[in-house]
Amino acid sequence: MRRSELPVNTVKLARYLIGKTLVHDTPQGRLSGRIVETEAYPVGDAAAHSFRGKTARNQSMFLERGHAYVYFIYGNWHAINVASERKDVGAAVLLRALEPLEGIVLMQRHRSGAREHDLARGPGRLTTALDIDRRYDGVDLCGRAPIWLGTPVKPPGRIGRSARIGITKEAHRLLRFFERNNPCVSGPRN
DNA sequence: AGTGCGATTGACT
DNA sequence: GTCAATCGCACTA
Repeated sequence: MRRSELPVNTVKLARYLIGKTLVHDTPQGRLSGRIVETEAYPVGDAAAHSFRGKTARNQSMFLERGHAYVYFIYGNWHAINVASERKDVGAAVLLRALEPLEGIVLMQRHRSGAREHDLARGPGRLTTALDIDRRYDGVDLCGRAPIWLGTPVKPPGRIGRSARIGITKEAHRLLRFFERNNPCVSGPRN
């Protein structure tokens, strides 16, 4: 997906990414899925990692939109975000869930045989299924990295909007987007 | 140098 | 539905 197609606005990008694909070409084969759940972490949001400025950990949030910000959380898992504004502006969209498309058998190997709709349902599960970690922090998802954003295989259904999951600051803001009634979505689905 | 907590998950009741 | 594990990071001193 070309960078020029991506809205230069964090909340719009979060909505825009629903229905697009995330692809990882590994030596064992291609892993891909439809993005069915996202969350926006815009400029000025106290829940965003970038809120207190750039650090070694969050510097990828300050790259041009379309770059990956991958971080490690709860001592066990990774989460992948898409930087969402112009260079030097810190904001991102968290990818929370995928509907698996290609490489399902390989994903099941990464996820100890979970059922298909559970393979990438949740940010930690998504990165485990697609074998994504800090190696990919800062890569360009609109470039030639083995991970990239692809065009939709089918148009998204109705898109729902809600409060974000698992945060305490700015908890009232409706910055979570999801494809309604899709079983691969974590948390509320309508 | 020490501390508190988090954009979660899987095991268990 | 409930709950503990787990450790990197940012903040305080």
